[in-house]
Order: sequence, then C-alpha cells, then structure tokens
Amino acid sequence: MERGRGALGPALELVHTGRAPTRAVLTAELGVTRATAGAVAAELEALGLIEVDARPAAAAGSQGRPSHRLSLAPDGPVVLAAQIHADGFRAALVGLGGRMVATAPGCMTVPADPAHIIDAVVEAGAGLLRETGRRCLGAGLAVPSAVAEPEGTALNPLHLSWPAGAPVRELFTEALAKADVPGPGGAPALGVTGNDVNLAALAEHRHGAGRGARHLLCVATGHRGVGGALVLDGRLHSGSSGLALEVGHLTVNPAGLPCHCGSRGCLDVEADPLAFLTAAGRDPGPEVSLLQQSRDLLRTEYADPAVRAAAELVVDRLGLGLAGLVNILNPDRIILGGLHRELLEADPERLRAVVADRSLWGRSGSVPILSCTLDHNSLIGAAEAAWQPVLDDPLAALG
Amino acid sequence: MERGRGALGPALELVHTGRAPTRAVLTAELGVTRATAGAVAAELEALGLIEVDARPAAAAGSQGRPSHRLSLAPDGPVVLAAQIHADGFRAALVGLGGRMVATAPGCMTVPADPAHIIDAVVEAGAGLLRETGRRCLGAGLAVPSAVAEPEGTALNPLHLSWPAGAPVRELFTEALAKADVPGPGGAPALGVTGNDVNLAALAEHRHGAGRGARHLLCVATGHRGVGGALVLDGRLHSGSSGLALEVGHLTVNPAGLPCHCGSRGCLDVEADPLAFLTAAGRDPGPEVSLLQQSRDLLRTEYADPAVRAAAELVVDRLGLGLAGLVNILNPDRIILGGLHRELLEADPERLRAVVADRSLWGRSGSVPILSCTLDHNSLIGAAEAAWQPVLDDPLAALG
DNA sequence: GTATTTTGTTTAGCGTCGGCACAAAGTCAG
DNA sequence: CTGACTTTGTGCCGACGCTAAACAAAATAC
Repeated sequence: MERGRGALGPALELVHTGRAPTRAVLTAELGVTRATAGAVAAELEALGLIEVDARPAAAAGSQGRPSHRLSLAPDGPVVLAAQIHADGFRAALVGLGGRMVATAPGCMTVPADPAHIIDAVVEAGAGLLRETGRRCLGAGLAVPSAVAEPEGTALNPLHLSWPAGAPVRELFTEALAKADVPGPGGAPALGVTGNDVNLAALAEHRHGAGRGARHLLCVATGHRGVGGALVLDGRLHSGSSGLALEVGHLTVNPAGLPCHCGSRGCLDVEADPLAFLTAAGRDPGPEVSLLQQSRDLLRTEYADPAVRAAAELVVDRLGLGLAGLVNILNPDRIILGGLHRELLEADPERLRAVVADRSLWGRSGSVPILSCTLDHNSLIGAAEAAWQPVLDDPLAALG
Repeated sequence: MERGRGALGPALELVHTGRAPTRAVLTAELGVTRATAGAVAAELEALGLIEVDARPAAAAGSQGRPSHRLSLAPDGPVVLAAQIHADGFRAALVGLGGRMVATAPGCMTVPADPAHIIDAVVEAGAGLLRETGRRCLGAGLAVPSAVAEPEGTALNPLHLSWPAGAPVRELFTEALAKADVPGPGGAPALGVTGNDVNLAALAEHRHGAGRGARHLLCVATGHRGVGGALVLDGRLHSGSSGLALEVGHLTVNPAGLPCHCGSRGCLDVEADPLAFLTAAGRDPGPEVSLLQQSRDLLRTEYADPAVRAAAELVVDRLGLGLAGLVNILNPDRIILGGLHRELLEADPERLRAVVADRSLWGRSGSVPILSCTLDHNSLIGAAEAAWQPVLDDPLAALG
C-alpha cells in the first residue's frame, strides 16, 4: 500500500549523515524514482524524524525548480549516550545527526565499582530525559577497554581499577531497566556497549573528519596505552570477538622498554602520554591527567629542545606503528585522537614522512592523516551505536 | 511475472558453496517461502547452472517427504583460470563449485616478459575452451605480486623479473580479447586479476578449510617473502587500493636480518623458505624451487637436530607475526599455505602455543590454525573471482 | 511574457513475494 | 496393508513496493 518502505532505513541514514540535503539528492543517492523518494521523505516526516522545508535554499546559479530542504527534526527522538573514562563519567542525550541535545555536567568521581558507576551515569542520563521530556529510542555506553563479543565484558579496563572481565553490557542494561529508559519499539533499552576508540571512529566516520572514507583507521591515546579502530564501508570492524585493532603491541622500537605482554618496545609503552612525558624528562604528577600534562607541555614548551626531541621521538614511534597498520589494512584515511592528534598538529610533516617512508608502496604511504574534529567523539559514537537499530529499520524501532 | 529473481544470486552462491544440497535447505537459508525457493531452483535449472534430481537422497531416519537433490550442472558453463608463478604458468577451466574441468599441463617457461607470458597462458586456456567446447563466462588470473586497485598493475612481481608496475590486468584483458574468450553476457571477458595469496584465501573460504569462517586470515610463503589475505564475511578485503595484508614487514625478530624495507627482522626475511634453508645451514641450490627444497628437507631430515632447530626458529618467528595479526584483525580462523603449512604439520602445538602466548587475550589466541586443503587454490581462487559477476547477477551474466 | 529546466505529485500498472490450499512422497504404528 | 502423520513441492491469489508516465509547480533564461 504505502510506497518506499524498503528504502526507509537507507534514506534516514543519508539525512542523518548529511548526505541528503534535498529530496533531489535523496532521489539520486537512493537510486529510485522521484515518486519513491517523495514517499520516503513523507513517511520519515510522519514518523517525526525529519522535516521538509518547502522554502527554497538559495539555489545559487542552478536552473529549474529549487528542491525542498530536508533536515533532521530538532524536537525528534534522542538516545541516551554515556561515557566512562579514567577520571569520571559523562551522560548526554543525542539526537539524529550527532547533535548533542542535553548534557549532564561531567562527573569526576573516580570509577571504582563498575555497577555503581554505571548506575550513576544511567541515572544522570535518565534525569536529562525527565527534564527534557524527549522520547528515547536507545542507549549506548563507551568504556576505555576492549569489549568482548558477544558477552559484552570489559577485558582490560586498565585505568579504571575494575576487575578484568566486568560484565559491562549486562550492568548497563540492568541499570537502564532500573531507570525505566526505553529503547527501540518502546521495550527496555538494550544497552549497546563498546570500546571508546571504536565508537569514536564510528562518530568521526559519520559526522567528523572521516566522512566519505571507505576504509577509515583511527588511532588515539588518552591515558595509558594506544587504541585503534577500523570502519569498513561504514560499519565498525570489531573482529570475530570484538578484539580487533588492539594495536598497542605492534613493535615500534626493538630496543625499547619492556612491555607487560612479554615483548619490548610496543606501541603501548612507546607512544602514550607517559612515554612522552618520560622522554621529555618530566616527572608525571598525580593532580592532572597524563593527557592534560602532555598537552600542556606540548603547547607551552615546544620551544624547549628536550620537549621537541621527545615529541619527535614519539612521532617516529607512532609513525612506525601507523606504517605497519597501513601495510596490513590499507586504509584510505587515518584519523588521530588524543595526544596523537596534538603531536600531528605540532609537526604534521614529520609524521607523514615517517609513514610514507615505511609504508610499502609510496602510494599507500600518501594516505591522508588528519586530526579528529568532533568534540566528545566517543560519546557521540556511543549514541551512533544506539541509533543503529533505528537506522536499520525505522518502522520497527518506532513501533 | 516470474518469481524469485531477487534471490537468484544468493541461491546460486549457496549451491556453489555446497550449503544448499536440497530445496528444503535452500528455503531455510534464503529465508523465503517454499514457493519462492522452488521458483528460484527452476530458474537456475533453466539457465543450465544447476540440476534438480527428483530421486530422494537416502533420507536417513528423517520423516516426511524426502527433498529433491540440488547439484551443480556437470556440463554447465566454465571460467578460464590462469596462474603465473616463479617457475612458469598454468591454465585451467573451472566450473561452479570449484571443480576443475580441464587443465593444460603446467608450463615451466620462466616468465620473462609479462605480455608474452600472459598471451601464452591465455592461449593455453583458449585451447582448452576449443577442445571441450564449453561455454565460458569469464576469466581470472593469479599473479605472485600485489595488484594495485583500480589500475590492476603488479607492484612487486619480485621473483618474475618483471618491471614493477606492469599493467597485468590490461595485458590479460587484451590477451583475452585477442583469443576471443567471452565473458559475462557474451561480451569480451574483463580479465579479473589478483594476488595469488588473496585468491587462494577466497578459494579456501568457499571450498576448502575456510568454509564457514566469518573472518578468515590466510598466510603463506612459496618462494621469497610472505603473503597474507583476509576474507571478511565472504568478501575478500583488499584494502582501498588493493594493498591490504602486505604482512611481510611485521617485525618478528628485532635483532634479525636487515630487510630492503629499511628495518630489521621482518617476517619476509625471517619466515620464508630461504630463511629456513639458511637457518638449517643448507646452501640453496638453483635447480629446484626454494619451496621444494625446504619441503624435502623438512620431510626427510626432520630428525636432524639442525633441521629441527631451524624449523622451530621459523615457527617462532611466524608465530610472532601471526599473533600480531590476530591482535589487529581478530580472525576466527587462520589457514596456512606453502612452507608455513609444512611447518604447522611438522609441529602443530609449537606454533599454536606461540600464537596463544603472544595474543592479547587467551581467547583470541585460541583461534584455530589449519592447513589449506585445496589443490591449486590460487588457480581455483582466480576462477572464483571470475565467477563473481555470475554469482552476483546470474541473469545479467548469462543474458 | 514565454520557453526551458528542474522538482514534486498523482495515477495506473506491474513485478515479486508471502499466504494458503492442495497434492505428493515418504515414515510410523497397528 | 492401511491409515495417520510429517515433510516437501506447486498452483493460485492478493498485497506490497516499486517504475513509468503524465501533469503541476517553481524557479531561471531570453
């Protein structure tokens, strides 16, 4: 009866990622007729997900009737996004298009017991839902640890002092049920849970520096160790059990520091904030986060030869690791986050030269290396993961 | 009018890979009704691709009406498969299901000029087509070099003494046109060309030891250097420009031999046949291939402590490389070919122990490591790549 | 003001698939 | 051997989701 049901999900994803600003573009991107695209847009509007603005959009120079503008409904449904990191947690409501609708002030409690902290972050998010009265369609959580699939357990929550193997997805889902947070179809939310760098990569791919990339590699370091993520054709690649892109144990300095993995000179211990501070001869203090200390040092004392030499050392190590990943994954774009982003911006040419020099064929060495561009990309990524069921089947999710 | 057009390709792939022995299984695998599955099977039979045998198939113990058997048509169309390696070339006709229908005797001419050798192998295949009178639907070529996409040039045909960057796909397509080899739809064949290890992985995934794996990693060494390949959800992952899984320059021995890439102790120079022969104190002779010499040594003199020690050394290096790949790719199965297969079979436990020890989480370390099981897997893989258009859209390809 | 271009909408029609009823072919129980 | 049961194959109908085509609308070009 109704037209345009099969294309509903793809159409929403196009508007969601900003690739379908008008009905005309939507028609072309979906590869359907104008009639179908019109019906799809009408259906999405009826569902309260998008808005159609009949006012023309300053058609610059183009002939013909101007196309109507498609935009995401500003008062549409949201998902609950949560992030736990070394220094605390943060909760937010995120709409389609990666728009942060409401944020709870980042809490700086040190996360001791997983159940306790997850309850707290969900309660903060549920409070935002009550305050704003927005409809909620799901919930996502980012944690600084590999998350095993399909169990949803945190395997190495190193800087959270959590037990290895903590059942984070289960705890998250239970907390959501306790706080009455609804998910797709009005049923209790499922509690999508993932590694923070993985989710950040997803967010950057959809709304940030990774837009349009086919094979996107992200590498970042925040506190201790180095994280990686890969987005292939728009889908996160997390391996057969969620453990892909654990890039921290690539050898980047054969004569380097011993690593707990049994080898020496792993990326984890050669290219994280602690490695940088140590190389610069600074004693890391306990007050501020290692990332913040490294960032301050890099920004304020880059003129100091010792600091500059330390930065170049870490850049060289990182470049070796990236080159190894390029040889294995052959991405068409690389995005760096955390300290790696700062190092890239301090001396972009050096990093690019090392990667190009050590990648096998000049061409794959010339892969663009960019800084991440989204604020709170792990949080937005958690929201993206929570949105996925809606993007896959809007009708079922809105039931 | 006709039912079951959308499912035609998936259905053919199921029969092709042996996952749909009967109409009943086909119905379940496709997730359609019996009526649709029946129409699909009838259509594929009318196209001459499969056969439906109404005779029951010894229904062991099961109740109800026995299902009709589905099988691939023995006299159906074929594709031309070609392989070029260090010692010569080989051509064959391959039907659906990876069945070798006809083979030209492997020619042992040393491949000097790419155009010349590609013309010769295509001519050998065209001869088989003339002899057998079979209908041809495409052609595939496997070469021992990375093949850049989308150009189709051989970037490192190291042991062929070809110029780097030889336009192999173009040469192959031209040779096919010269020999009047038809492709999908009767038009001149397109000349699908790929790296031999990549194509071998594809073949093993569909018809060999990789059947049923979601994320399949293949590693092999034949002559010099080490090749890798990854099959993700049934599709070859060759990266954004065909250069993925160039695994030869993973560092596996920090104090090892210098490598032309500028580093030391790369997998390429630490775990190939030459490395093994050298470690065993043997002087590689020029008569037989390095792989053959290694294989003979391993099989006949494994009792010799020096040989055994050399094997263990190479196994340890290989294990380190595999562990690194496991940490990055998190495959659910690994298949080894060439000398690596021999080493695995000589001492399966040692390799598995090294990989498990150096993989991050015990669980991903327990990934099964198997030998490849197909003869001529690169050749079959070239055929698989050539079959792909037919599997994607049988109607268009047979048009 | 008229022609042209491009977009949105309406209507008719058609292809593909699910649902259902029925027939066919085997097993199982007596 | 017979009848009940189970499972598979097929024909018919209708619904769903799309294309095609004609028409209407809104801008630019001349």
